[in-house]
This record gives sequence, structure tokens and C-alpha cells, in this order.
Amino acid sequence: MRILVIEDETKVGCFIKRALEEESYAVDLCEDGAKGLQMALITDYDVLIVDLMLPSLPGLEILKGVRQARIQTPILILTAQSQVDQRVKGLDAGADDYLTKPFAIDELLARIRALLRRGSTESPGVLQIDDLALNPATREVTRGGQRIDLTSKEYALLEYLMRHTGRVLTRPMISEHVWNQDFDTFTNVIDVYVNYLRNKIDRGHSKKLIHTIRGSGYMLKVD
Amino acid sequence: MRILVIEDETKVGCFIKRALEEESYAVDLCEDGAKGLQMALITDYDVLIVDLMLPSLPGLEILKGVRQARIQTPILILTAQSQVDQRVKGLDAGADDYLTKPFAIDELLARIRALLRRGSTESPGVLQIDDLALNPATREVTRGGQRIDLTSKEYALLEYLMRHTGRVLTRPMISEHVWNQDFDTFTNVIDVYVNYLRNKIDRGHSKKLIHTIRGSGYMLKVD
DNA sequence: GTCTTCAATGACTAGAATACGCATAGTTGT
DNA sequence: ACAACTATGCGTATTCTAGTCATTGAAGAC
Repeated sequence: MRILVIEDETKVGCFIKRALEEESYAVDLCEDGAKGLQMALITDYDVLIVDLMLPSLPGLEILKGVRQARIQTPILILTAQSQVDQRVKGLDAGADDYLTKPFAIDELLARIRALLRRGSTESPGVLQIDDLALNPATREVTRGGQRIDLTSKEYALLEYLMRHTGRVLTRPMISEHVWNQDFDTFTNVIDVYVNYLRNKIDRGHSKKLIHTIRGSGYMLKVD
Repeated sequence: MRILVIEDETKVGCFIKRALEEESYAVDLCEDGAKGLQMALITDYDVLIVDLMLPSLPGLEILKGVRQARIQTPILILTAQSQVDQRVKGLDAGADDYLTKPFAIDELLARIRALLRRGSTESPGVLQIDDLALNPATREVTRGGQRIDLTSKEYALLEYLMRHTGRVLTRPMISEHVWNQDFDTFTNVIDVYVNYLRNKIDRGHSKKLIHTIRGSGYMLKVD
């Protein structure tokens, strides 16, 4: 899951970035509003976090710019306690949620989970496909009730797959959202990690959940 | 837009109801949790507003009940200032947003507008000609409900044909869009692939969908 | 007008060349 | 020791080439 943070206060920005990365999100941090808008327009993020008090470009303009481009990425805005009317304007301009500074990092994480959930077709807090379940809040993965231990990257990959069950995910898409980088044809990390996941999730089960779409990418589904 | 408010404090409930009605929403007010869940399950509301502190049934149970029934109506929860962890649990249980009491009515209205905006953008996305259907998201192709397996190139060709149903597509056009290269007269790949497609799609059906326009190119249509 | 002929165009097939994905082993860095 | 990633070789599905066979439709013969 790829997240863009637009926040001019370096300290706050870095703090958020680190916290999100620990949850294995792919995070881009931008300290400039205009540049941030650019990034939001050209890259397919899963969530945008925007501070409404920015030096170069008011946060509201970013919202408007993004929504005008018909991009529906969930947006979480950050405001100071005092800016009640800003907040209302923000929500009307297309923001999906807000948080007042200062905030508890746990709450930020919970809200991001909520936003991610809303964007996908699934609504319950626990992602489930057949007998495979993933709980984003606890990062617990089970298949048939059996706990499965995953590394951070494996988890991030599986979460991305599960949030887009039934859709074909191309390598560039996976690379962008799980690895925070543009696709490099000369590596096969994705294949390797899909293989790791298969060993942990599909091996020994007759129903395979991870499918490869030759020439396109991968897909999670029940046949 | 129909809204259900589940709130036990009569005064607060009535206040919300009146405010919403002034905005010309259709509002049902319910002061009992269990009854509220019932109403949410049998009626198709556009938004649910749920107080997390209810006498008969904890608000969280309502959330779970609704989400278990696979109802995806946006839910806004109301909590007291102090119940931070309740709030987090609520979001994780499937709530889309929350508001802490006391709140400004303007803010409630803004949040409801945000929630309503969310749900509205749906697109079918499935291409269909006669009994032939192609779903770009899953790359699934069916004819008469029967699944058809296509290779990557076959799929690309069919998608191009289906996106331009009823129009004559010349070989140079196909070459450019499907093979993304300039046309080379000394190859017959296109013919070969049209043949592959015919075998998989038209063979055995009396209604042929792929037609050749002699001297020009190919065309997908129902006669 | 209709029948033949025949060149152009497209249909089909088989097999060669290629690219793709998988598995495994090795390397780096924490 | 472990996670993250790189490198390599192998089997196979896919893609493409090249050649033969079938169909079309227009021109000339009757």
C-alpha cells in the first residue's frame, strides 16, 4: 500500500513516514505543496495525507486539484485544533477524513486502515478469501485457522493481493505499491516473493489461491 | 438520501433528526440498539449514524452485525471525547468515520456529504457483445457463460476488437494497437491470431462474431 | 447473362524461436 | 540467523515464421 505524505514540518513528516514504514506501507514524503500535488497526480497512491497548513500552496488547493483530476484516492487531512472551519471546507473539497494535531500515532494508523478498507470492495476489518484471513490491525494471517508467520515484505505483498482479490495485478503495479520504486525489468524480486508466499500459503492445500496470469501478472482468487 | 440515526439520548437524537431533515434527508430515528440493527438490516439506508454508547446493545455489535450481513452502507459513529480506544475499535470494526460529542452540527453535515460522495461512483467496466463478455479487471472472457482461456496476445487482440465493435479495423490499426509497432507487410501474425481467436470464440457457435472485411481488415459485430 | 479462369487475399498448420515464470542457490546487510 | 534481494538454468507455453491450402470476386469467353 503506497502512501503520500505532504507535510512541511520535517520533524512531523519524518515521524509519520517512519511509523508508516514500520507498518510496511510504501511511503513518499513531500515537504512542498506544489510538488506534492504533482506527485499525487502522476502516481497511483492508495492514501494521501495532507497537512492543510503548507507554505507554497494551501492544502485545500491540493485537494481540489486531485479531485478535479477525478482521482478518488482517499485523502486524510491534518489540521490544527483551532482551524474548525478549514476542516469543514476540507471535507467539502473532497477530503475523506481529518485528524487534528497533535494526534496519537495509533489513531492515524487506525484511520488509514479505515480509509484503505473503504476503497476496496471489502468492508469488514478483516480481509478474508476462502479460509485465508488477514487482520490488518494485528497483522495476523491465518489459513484454515492455522497461524502463518510472514516477514514484513511477504505480509505487505499479501495484503496488497488481498485488497485486490479477483483482479489481475501486474508486476509494475505490485512494484509500485509494495516496493516503493518504479519497476526495474532486470530484477525478479516479485517472482521470488510470490514463490515465498506460495510456499507458506498454498503449499499443502488443494485449493490454490495465488494464481499466475501468464504474460500479465498475478491474481488472488478462489477458482 | 435516507439516513438512520441510532441514538438513545432523546434530546441529541431529535436535534440531529431535525438538522438532517432541514437538509432534506429522509431520517429515521431509533432509540434502541437491537431495534436499530433490525432496521438497518431490512431497509436500504444511504448512511447510518450510530452512537457507540447505547443501553441495550453496544454500538460495536451493530457495526459487526451490519458488516456481517455484507451491507456496505457508510457508517458514522458517535463517541464521547474520552473513548479513544472505542473509536479505534469502531473504525476497525467497519465504521467509516466518527465524530466526538459534543460536535458542531455543521461538521456532522459535512461528514455525511463526504460519506455520500464516496459510494456514488460505480462503473460496470465489463465489455459485452451478444453473449460474449470480457472483464478487463480480471481478464476473464466468457461466451454464453462458458469461460474461455486466452493467451496474453489473444486477449489483447480481443479487447481491442471489443472496444471497437461494429467498426472495421485495418491490419495497420491492429498492428499499432495490439503489437504497438509499425506494420510489416511481410508477416501474417494478425491473420494467425484472428484464426486462434476464432477457434476459441466462434467455433461451435452458429452466430459468428468475428468477421473479415475482404481487402480491408476485420470487424467484431453481431449480424 | 452465366460460366470459367485466375490472381489476389485470407485461412490454416506445423514447427522453430523466443520469452516467461519457477525453482534453487548464492550474496548482501542487519 | 534472518530477511531482502540477485543471479542462473531449465522446462514449457506463447509467439511468430513460413509454407500450403481455400476462398473470393473480377475479367474474359461463350
